[in-house]
Amino acid sequence: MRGKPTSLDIAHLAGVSQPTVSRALRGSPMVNEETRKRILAIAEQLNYKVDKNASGLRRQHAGTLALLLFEDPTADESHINPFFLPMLGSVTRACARHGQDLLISFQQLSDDWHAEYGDSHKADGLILLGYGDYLAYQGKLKKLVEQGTPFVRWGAVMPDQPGLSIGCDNVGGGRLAGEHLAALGRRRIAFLGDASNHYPEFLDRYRGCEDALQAAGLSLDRALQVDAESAEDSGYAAAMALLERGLPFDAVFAASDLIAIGAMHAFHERGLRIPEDVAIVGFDDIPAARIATPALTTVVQDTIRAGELLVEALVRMINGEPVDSTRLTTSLVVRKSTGAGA
Amino acid sequence: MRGKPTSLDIAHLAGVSQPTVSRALRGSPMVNEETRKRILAIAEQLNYKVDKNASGLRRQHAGTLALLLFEDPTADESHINPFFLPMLGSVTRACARHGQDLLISFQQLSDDWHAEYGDSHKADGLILLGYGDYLAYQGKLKKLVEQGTPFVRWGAVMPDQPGLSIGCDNVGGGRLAGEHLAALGRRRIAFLGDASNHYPEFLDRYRGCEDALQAAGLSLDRALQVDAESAEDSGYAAAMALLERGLPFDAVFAASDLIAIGAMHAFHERGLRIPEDVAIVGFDDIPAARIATPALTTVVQDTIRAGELLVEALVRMINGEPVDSTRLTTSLVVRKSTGAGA
DNA sequence: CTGAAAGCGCTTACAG
DNA sequence: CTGAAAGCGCTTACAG
Repeated sequence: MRGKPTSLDIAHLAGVSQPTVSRALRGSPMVNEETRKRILAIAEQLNYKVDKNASGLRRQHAGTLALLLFEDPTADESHINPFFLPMLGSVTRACARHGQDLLISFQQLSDDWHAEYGDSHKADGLILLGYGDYLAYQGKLKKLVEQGTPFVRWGAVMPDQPGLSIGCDNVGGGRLAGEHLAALGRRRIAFLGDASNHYPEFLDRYRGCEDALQAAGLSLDRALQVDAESAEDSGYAAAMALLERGLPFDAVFAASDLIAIGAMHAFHERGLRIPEDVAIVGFDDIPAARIATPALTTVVQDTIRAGELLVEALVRMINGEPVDSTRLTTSLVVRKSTGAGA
Repeated sequence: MRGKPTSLDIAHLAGVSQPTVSRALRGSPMVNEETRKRILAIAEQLNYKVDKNASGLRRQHAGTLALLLFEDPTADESHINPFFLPMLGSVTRACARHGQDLLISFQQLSDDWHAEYGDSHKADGLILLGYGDYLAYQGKLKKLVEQGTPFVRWGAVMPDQPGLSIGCDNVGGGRLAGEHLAALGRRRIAFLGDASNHYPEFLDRYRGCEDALQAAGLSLDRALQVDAESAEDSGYAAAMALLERGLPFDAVFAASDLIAIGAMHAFHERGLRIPEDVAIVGFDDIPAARIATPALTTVVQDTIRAGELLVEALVRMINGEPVDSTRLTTSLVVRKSTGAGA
């Protein structure tokens, strides 16, 4: 036998027809138990693997999911948001459990990705991860829906959104941050992050924090809000801009840990003490949050569960089963950047 | 037209035969320029994409590379070595440039991955990343070579290794660390990391450091070497074990940044000052190295270039072109953990 | 329970 | 330069 064995090779060796081999291998109930065992044994011995291309072609599907990670147009090559790493791990493992292969690709929001996958049968569905301007994104999502390409995205769950999303409860997370800072007696809280409908997740975090502060008789002063994207240098710049304004503040809620860490650099440079002068809360609990000095208090998202849900939802969608958007609960991990905790 | 358009649909519309469409789309030189343009225009308009399964089946290849990331059997779900993140990004982008799709998968060293990919035509070749016991790994690599599955791995370049590898110059990197510590006047240098042939990269780093110290009239005392894997808790435990020994030391060269950061925790806990009492050098320059307090002096590997080389080498190998193992140069970034730098 | 037949959508000799 | 034909290795009605 030369080259890779085929189902026909196995059929010859087992003394059955090729379709019977195919049935036996796929676990069809209409194959005699004896026959199946014989076939399985031979397949095992030859190290036979079903040809993915042939099977995919015949069944008109790929058995493959594609993970598209969107990056900031500004992001330099080496910086992928570390927040996505555990999620990627979780998605990968979940795919394996579901018997799906996983294709990954980095995309610019501007690319032609919406057409690339479905039509070529490279993947049966898409998992979309990544920050970026939501309004720019939305149009593409609509096209995907029109084309009938199954997809799930990680992000804020919103009414009237095209397609389905799995996200954390950003409002709830923001609320946790606000409650914590209020309970610590902080009064003038700054928000670093773009709080507009271009970044619905950040906006929800802002609103959640605002809710909590209002419930405590405080408010989130818009004059203390500075736009920032989820990147250290952006957080640094935002903190500097905040200081420039010359308004008093005693706490910062950063829309992400990367922003928070950048801001901490800025405060250190300017001689502000954390948490004495400024308490800081981040969002995401990336590995750096624990390592930073002082260690960063932050809102934790369950990225592992998120990855699993993304895959489950997509697989169900591909199978035509009903699926809903899901919001995952968040929790707060208190560390020294707010003067409490370990 | 219902469903995805096929090349036959385009043929009808263009008034040519289906094979001509195929030729035109693939840029065959034997198609009339006019005809090609007409076909391309129609294809564009219909948003036609070549069916990957059909094309792959006919051509007997996948147009896909698989990235296999090996994890410690001990590693908990959420901890992927952050060192691999930029490499993963780079591999992904390089694949896109080479027109290859990228499948990713996490594997245990013990899994049956060596048979999984080639035979099923899921991928034309494998990129292998990950630490782990090399001796356990080697057997699988040999099998891949026997099967004729094209693969490249990231790791120490060694004589007589099965297949090909791209790695950094670990000896050179270790030498940089040793020279730096010697130049700072440190005399008793500890090494944290498994320095055996189970971990050839760590062993090379150890040897490089040893070389440099000997050149400076010093030596790397084996009594100051403690085994550790590339993980924070392992580094922490190793540092504690080192302290237990009660031998004097004034510097630590950690085989990786994760080990170094774990060790720093241990030293902080025990009241040792860094760098006054112990200078520390790591390896990898992961993001946390910059964020740690004090910031960690470390040996930098060019992970971006590494990713590109891995893909290039694999693609050439698949095309039957000659390829060689490559060792990338390293550099030292000096930070406060050795009392110098910013 | 099993087999003969058709066909998924391409690519590639083979003719012309 | 173009077309008719074959075939990649499966899966799935259709018969029996």
